[in-house]
Amino acid sequence: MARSSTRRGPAPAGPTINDLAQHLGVHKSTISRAMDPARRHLIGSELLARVETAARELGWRPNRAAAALSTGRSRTVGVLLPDITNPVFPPILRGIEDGLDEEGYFALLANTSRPDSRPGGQAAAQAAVERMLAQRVEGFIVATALRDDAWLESLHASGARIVLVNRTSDAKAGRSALPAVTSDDMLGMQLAVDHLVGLGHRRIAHLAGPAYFSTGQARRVGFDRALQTHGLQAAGIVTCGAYSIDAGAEGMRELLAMRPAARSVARSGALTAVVAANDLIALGALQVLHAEGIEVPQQISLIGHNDMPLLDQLRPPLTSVRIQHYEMGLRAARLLLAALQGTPEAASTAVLRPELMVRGSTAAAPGSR
Amino acid sequence: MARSSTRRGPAPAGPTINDLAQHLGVHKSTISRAMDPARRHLIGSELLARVETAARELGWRPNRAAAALSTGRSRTVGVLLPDITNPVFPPILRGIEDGLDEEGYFALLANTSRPDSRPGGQAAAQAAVERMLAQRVEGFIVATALRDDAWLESLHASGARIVLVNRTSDAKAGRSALPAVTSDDMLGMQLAVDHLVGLGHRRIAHLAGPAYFSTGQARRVGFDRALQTHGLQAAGIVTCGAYSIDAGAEGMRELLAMRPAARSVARSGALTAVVAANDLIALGALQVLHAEGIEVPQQISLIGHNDMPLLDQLRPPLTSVRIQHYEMGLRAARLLLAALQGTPEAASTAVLRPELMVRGSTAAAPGSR
DNA sequence: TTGTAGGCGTTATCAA
DNA sequence: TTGATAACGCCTACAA
Repeated sequence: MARSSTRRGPAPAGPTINDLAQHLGVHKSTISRAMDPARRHLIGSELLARVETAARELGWRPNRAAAALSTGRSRTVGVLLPDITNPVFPPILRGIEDGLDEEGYFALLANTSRPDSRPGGQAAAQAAVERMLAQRVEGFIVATALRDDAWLESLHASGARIVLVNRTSDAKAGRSALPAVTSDDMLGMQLAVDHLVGLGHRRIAHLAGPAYFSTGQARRVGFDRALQTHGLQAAGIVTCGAYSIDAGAEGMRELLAMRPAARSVARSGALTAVVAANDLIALGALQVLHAEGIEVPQQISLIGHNDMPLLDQLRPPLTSVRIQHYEMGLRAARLLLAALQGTPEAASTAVLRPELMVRGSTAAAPGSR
Repeated sequence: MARSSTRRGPAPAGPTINDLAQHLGVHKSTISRAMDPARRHLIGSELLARVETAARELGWRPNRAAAALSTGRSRTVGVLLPDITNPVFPPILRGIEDGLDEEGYFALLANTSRPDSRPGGQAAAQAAVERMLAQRVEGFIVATALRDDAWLESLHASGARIVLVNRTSDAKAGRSALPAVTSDDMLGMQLAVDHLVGLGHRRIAHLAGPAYFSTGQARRVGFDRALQTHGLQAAGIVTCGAYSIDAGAEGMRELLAMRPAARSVARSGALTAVVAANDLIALGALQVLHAEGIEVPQQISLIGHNDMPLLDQLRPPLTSVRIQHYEMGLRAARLLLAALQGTPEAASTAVLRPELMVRGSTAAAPGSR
């Protein structure tokens, strides 16, 4: 008799707070209080115990959907990724979820890059955000930001809570950039260049990532600055069209065309090292170098960025700048949750330290000792 | 004046259905109907147009949390993965989300394997399911099933809709197994063995996965049966303790100890090929073979399973059984959604065909031509 | 320390 | 074709 007779949903929903209240002969608001850690102390300890055992016995589970309607808080945030299939994102996502989990939040996920990459790529993201908003997510964690992302700005302007991960947007005139958790890309490039220079390299080129990503831009600038600290100049910079093996291969071909490689140690002016903006680009470069019969690291040293899985299984194992992906996701989640709790202006930005994983793809420059 | 004065939630929620109704001078039920494709036809076409433009102008978004409370349907399903960081799962998850997206559903995700793998591994899964149930998910897609999973059975028995992916549970006495979408592991092993036998191999060993996973079991059985079709017997089977590089390395060492490898083509009885239950195990085996100075594929051919990313970048590139991970996820999502729509007993199980990706880690058996 | 009343935004049922 | 009314299950004032 506990259940109202007019249930509609198809789901076999369990007992409600009313059932519990009746069962115990108390009012439902008492139950509600008993379940709220913040107000539990108002309840008589004996009653509290009864409520808890009864809840367990009846198998009552507070209905969050109902609570969400009442409080306006869904305990849910939206997460925008380009594509979880890209090895960079799983650890980020894992970090995000672990962070959200700490406060009992869930993520609603959307992969915004369609496999067929049909025109209007942002359209998928917008549709996803629309649906997430309908589900009343409390905020967004965004890994798809462009440096100049008008749509994201307007989403933010409309009052949405947003934290960016991995990629940032540029600060605009009179307005600071969105809160973000990123890796120190400048430092990453400095580590890479320091390592190469230490090995005697002086003619170092860069395969850059797309300039509309903050990572592409920052790593490129970081590369230049790092060279300057050693009094060197770039031996060539090619901007790849994407963070992909194919784009990396194409970039490497271009680089070789403008700057013949160090086939002989005697050949002055030839390239002896390449720093790629990302591991996939590095892999593409590696393929081309193989195909050209140029040996890595004997003739050319190669460094990637991200330290994605299995890099250490390659031959040669790829030296790469390791980024704290998991940590980035974790911090982003905590940052967003803090903002949602109303924590005023808790540091709205975090920059994590990368680390160079030295492996077999880098060695002393040919001709140096 | 449209907004009620006693808003509570912190989220800047937009206008409600009431605001829209007032604005248009109609009753909210009319709005509700107008937004429901199934009952839209009841609305005058002129009014319908007015509703749509007004909704757009006011920026009204139906509140799904409220709808969920009213209908009992959250348009949300729970997804249980061991760890999104394991390269097998991203494409599965992507498939799941694309499938859910087709019907406007979202996934709530949980990674159930704690990184510190503290005791009570299932505990994380149970806690996650508990929270998902509180969020009123309509069903579950589970990639963490054990062959004998009492907890999962009881979850199912309690009325939860469940579809398994990748891993299945065993059918029990008098009860059929849970709905599932898997790969044809038997066939996968047949493809692998056929390939090796065709290359002249006759002494083939298996590095099996854990027996409590359906994949470990099925691949092992499939390996044996495939050998039988060629009148052969296993040249050795070692069960690895996990699907990991380390476990694979250990398994390979064990295998070599009991069955010295084909260091010389003359040595009769020596191993000439190994089929691993999974790519990570194969990678572990590869490391040990390298360390032992045994050449792949010249002395021993090696086959993995799953065809995870970057396998083709290794030296040698690893031959592997490719599984339709994305498709598995997609089908699992559709299966679950169909069940939720009440489609009676739409085929509750799907088995997808794997494909052998032949690469450089397999070659003619030493001594054969 | 506990109860009462009203509302959160939507959908469903019944009337009109 | 549209309107009125009553849930859905929980939370929050306020009263007792």
